[in-house]
Amino acid sequence: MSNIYDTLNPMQQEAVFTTEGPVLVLAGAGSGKTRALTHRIAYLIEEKGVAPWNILAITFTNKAAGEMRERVDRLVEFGADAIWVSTFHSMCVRILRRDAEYLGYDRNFTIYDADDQKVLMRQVMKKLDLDPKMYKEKTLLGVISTQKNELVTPEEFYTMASGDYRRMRMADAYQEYQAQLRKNNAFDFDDLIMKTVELLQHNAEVRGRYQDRFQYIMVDEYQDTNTAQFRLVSLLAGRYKNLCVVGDDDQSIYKFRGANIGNILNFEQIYPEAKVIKLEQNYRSTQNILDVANAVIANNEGRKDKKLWTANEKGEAVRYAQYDTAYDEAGAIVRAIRKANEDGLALKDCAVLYRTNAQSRLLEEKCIQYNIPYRLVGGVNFYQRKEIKDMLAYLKTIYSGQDDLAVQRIINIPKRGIGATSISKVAGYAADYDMSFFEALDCAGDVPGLGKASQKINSFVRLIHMYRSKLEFKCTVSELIRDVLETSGYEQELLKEDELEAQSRRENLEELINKAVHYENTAEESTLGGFLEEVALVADIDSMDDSEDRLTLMTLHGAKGLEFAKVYLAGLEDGLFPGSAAVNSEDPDEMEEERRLFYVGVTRAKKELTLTCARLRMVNGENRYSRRSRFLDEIPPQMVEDGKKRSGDGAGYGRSGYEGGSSYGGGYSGGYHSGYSSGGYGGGTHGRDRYQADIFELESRHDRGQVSPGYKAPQYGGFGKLPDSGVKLGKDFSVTKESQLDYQVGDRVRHMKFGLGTVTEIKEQKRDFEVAVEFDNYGLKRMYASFAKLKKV
DNA sequence: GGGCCTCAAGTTTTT
DNA sequence: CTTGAGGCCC
Repeated sequence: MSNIYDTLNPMQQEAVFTTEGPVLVLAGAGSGKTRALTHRIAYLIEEKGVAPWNILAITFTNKAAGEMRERVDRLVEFGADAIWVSTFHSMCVRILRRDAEYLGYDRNFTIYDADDQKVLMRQVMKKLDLDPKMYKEKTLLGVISTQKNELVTPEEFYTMASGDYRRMRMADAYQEYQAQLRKNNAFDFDDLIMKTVELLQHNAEVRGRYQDRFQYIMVDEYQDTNTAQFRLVSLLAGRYKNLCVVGDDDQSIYKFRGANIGNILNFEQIYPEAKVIKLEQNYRSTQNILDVANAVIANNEGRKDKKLWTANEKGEAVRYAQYDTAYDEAGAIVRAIRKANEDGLALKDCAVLYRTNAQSRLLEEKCIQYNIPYRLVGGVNFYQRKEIKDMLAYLKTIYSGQDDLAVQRIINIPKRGIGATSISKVAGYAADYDMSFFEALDCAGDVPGLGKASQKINSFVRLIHMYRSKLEFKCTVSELIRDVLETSGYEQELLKEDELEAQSRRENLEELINKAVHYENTAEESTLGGFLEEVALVADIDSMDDSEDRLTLMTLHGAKGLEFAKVYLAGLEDGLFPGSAAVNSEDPDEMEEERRLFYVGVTRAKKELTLTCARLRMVNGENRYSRRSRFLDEIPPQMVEDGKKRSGDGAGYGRSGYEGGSSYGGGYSGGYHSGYSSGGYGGGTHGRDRYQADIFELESRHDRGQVSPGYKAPQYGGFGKLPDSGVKLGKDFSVTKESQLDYQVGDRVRHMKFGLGTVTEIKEQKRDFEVAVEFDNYGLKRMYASFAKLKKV
């Protein structure tokens, strides 16, 4: 009876059997590294008698973690669920949930996502009086993130910035930002790692506990780790040193978000006793495809020497085609895929990969035109959608009310007549008395100057309390969501919006409920807190549904780790791929990273690979001519077949009249756009095509990433074409112009915010009085009487 | 408070 | 060309 390890090749076996001490597995694309990793875990448990709870396997995405757990489950007899298979972030959350008190944080902290960070940063900038023209919040957040990835504290950042005024101000922002996070009992994603490192570094007891627990540690995609993650892993492995890292330096493509390729390149320097194992046999692609990959990546200087080989057949030739316009390119690609599909290849086995998300547009248009169902990966994350964030803010508020940002987000959603002024009053009061925003709301009666708003605030607080008590009566998370939707007035408010928009939002909320139900069915103990946590760490891509047969469109970054029988790399033009930043950069590393990205793209293909580019492309609204990508020139000419010389494949189509006149015959100056909108492509189906294009146009704003052309056709009652009559259902907004003002020029008046002032001018306009007031402390202001609510003194 | 318009900006992205 | 954010207006 053979055992499960017999199916592995000798190098894979070595990776599996070398269990003690540091191990570096250099795993080329498609070399079966996940297989090696899962078998290694099985081997540790079954053959070496290691307790499952002494094993830790770390990945970057939930998807990878889930897949690995599933595969381990199948290999290991029992106890597999005691293995920690987790992402860096969820592992840190688990540690912090238990031990955050040592850092002075409460254990039920919340996690801030990119949106929360932005809101917080805006507050920080206001407080520090940072000119938004000089310092953009995006830049500041970027700088802070970089520091955290490098484990630089605000104090250290000050020291490093010494003298440089701009850097000092950034340090101010970093420090204040941290103070605010701390106050809100929140961590951002980078904090999760950095604070865990801090915890382990400063607390020997805690460190010892985890070091003892994790006797065998494995890290996947090691080339993507940043400095903080590297330190975290070193700390955890500090006692037993049984650390096995798996990665491919040639697939390091995340430098821009902090990944430090040095972690993998210098592993042997850091652990001199490390065993290095190379997995170079590729099981995925044909030899022809690998030849191209090897030829290009060989041009990189900073890499470990290795060369992929395969026992697979030579396969089809790799093809190349240059088109006149990006429009032609997209059309030819989609038609070729349609042809392949007609010949029996499933759409889900095809992918078009590109460098930037903007390139997806043209491809989408063509897919719609040719009725090819597609799946667009990338774009707006499900959990970043407004309605989802709103609902989650409700849940967070019901859960703990400690998260000021969440409470402030929903206090006036749906509209409750609690405006910015009231909010800032309450926030000021909360700051004065050192309480959370929600606590301050709870005693709104004591907050000075709230007036009528305090009534409204009270009913909001009561609403939240009501949900809380329902939760105690064993109402599930999904029931709670439904309840909030129906009783908070959120659903009704949705109905007032544009029909399509409302529908899309409701679908997304239904999807959230589905996720809640799924959570209830899978979690051991389902709690609101648990659900929020799961959701906070889940990215959209994890829920990518690959059951439907659709063509995949995505960026090269998104494609890492995936494989398709037939792959198109589109837009291979200098300035686009490699991007202009890399072309113009002094730093040669940038070009190397682009080249690695190219390598990643090429190695996604199993059977067929086509490389395409266009002479003319619309970029940022202007036509741009480009020469073909330098990476194409790095491929020996005999390795590719120029598609233009053949007829019958991708490039040939363009000439055979399929395009219907707009692209080839008529030159390109604007021809394709007008060609598209005037429906000039012959055939009897274009009416339908245009109809779908309209749906796409309208839906795409809210539904990027989930577009489903040709799949659900919503009742098309001519919506988008109706002139907006201005009759917004139920909405009656009119300025109530007072017939007369109780003050006149020269009078002293009081304003809610600006205090005392003197009226200098009153102008009567169509619907309102415009009043100018010279305030004692704020200078001259002009305002409308109906909003200013000025009181004569 | 909120709709509408102008203007600037515009790789890659997970958690 | 497209999108988002801020300014303006009623």
